[in-house]
Amino acid sequence: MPRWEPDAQERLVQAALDLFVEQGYDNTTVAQIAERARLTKSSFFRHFPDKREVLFFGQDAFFRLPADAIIAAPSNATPLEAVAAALDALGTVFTPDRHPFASRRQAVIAANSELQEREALKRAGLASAMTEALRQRGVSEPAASLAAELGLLAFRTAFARWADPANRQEYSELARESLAQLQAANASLSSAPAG
Amino acid sequence: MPRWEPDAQERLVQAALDLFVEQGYDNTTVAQIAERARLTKSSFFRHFPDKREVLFFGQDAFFRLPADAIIAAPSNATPLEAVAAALDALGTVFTPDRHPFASRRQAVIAANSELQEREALKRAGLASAMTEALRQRGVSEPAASLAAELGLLAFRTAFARWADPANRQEYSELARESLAQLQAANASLSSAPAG
DNA sequence: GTCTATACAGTGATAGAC
DNA sequence: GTCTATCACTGTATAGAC
Repeated sequence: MPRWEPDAQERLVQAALDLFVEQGYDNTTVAQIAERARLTKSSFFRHFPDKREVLFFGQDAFFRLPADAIIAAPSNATPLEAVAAALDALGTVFTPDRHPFASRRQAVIAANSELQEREALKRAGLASAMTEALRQRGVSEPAASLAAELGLLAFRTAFARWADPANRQEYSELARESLAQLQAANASLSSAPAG
Repeated sequence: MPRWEPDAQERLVQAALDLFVEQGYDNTTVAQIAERARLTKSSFFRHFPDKREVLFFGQDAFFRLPADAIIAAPSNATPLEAVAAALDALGTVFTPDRHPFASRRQAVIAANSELQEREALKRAGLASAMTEALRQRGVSEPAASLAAELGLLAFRTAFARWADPANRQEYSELARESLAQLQAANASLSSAPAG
């Protein structure tokens, strides 16, 4: 018999999300989260550097997938094709079984600006990583940054649609759609407003 | 003779920036900032909602200029022409006399992730405002978001170059350059990597 | 209407014991 | 890995002074 219950991190994440949904992020203290996970405040901070980070558990890891996919793309792929591969790489993360968790999580983030700040920084990191990966393929600036930002915008759109509680479409499908729509829109940017 | 020294906010901003440069953001307490500005901690929080915000004083106000410029652009302007007007509108803010302040401020932000989070959120707000302004012109999604993100990327590039300590070029010139370079790069995104 | 004094809850750091 | 304990600091709230 183990000295402690296993999966302390997962318990903390679950307890935190439940409490944030029930009472709001601000009204929930770290002590409450720890208590519900049958731990103490100190243990919480051993697993997460701060209170916000409990909602971004594992994200740094899977936000490396897109950059890796860009580097792994065929050498004759265009920048946009590499970015398409990057978006596709996240399909392994946003699986249907993760949907309930993701949609509750997004609702909590949408209600709190501290959390939106953290999310904005994580996304900036994702864009940087994709830019750097494109640079490694020989794409020069500012094309690399532009392609990465375009990919990020497609990802944000696709993820927002996927995480919507009413959504039933798969992430990969939504990602392909978003990117295709952005490419089409890109052509119209130098035309008249109504066109 | 006034009962209190005038310009409490400006004194706090100056004191804060000086201390952040001298000792770092984390090592500086609100009490120290207030003391150097000949005020108290309470007064600091009367002027700024939190410690971070002292470095973003006035930004919400002048980040509304680009959106206003988009709305005010000639009705036959293309989305990209409206975005060009938006970038131009910030020329009234980034004047040469503000350069020393801006460059020290950027150095402080670059050294602290809390501050980068706040900056990322402010930029997201700028992008949202520009998107909304483009929508009002009749630009539909996702073209509006795309044009706004393109404008934001041009702005980030131009501002980073302008705020560089060694820079001597004017902001408006840098902004025009950045946007033109992005437009050129945009054409190459569907070509082979080396092209 | 701006400033000050004080008290307080909560975060996050740190050190030591099991 | 977890626990207790303590601590500096942020940020809020309140009440009063000029």
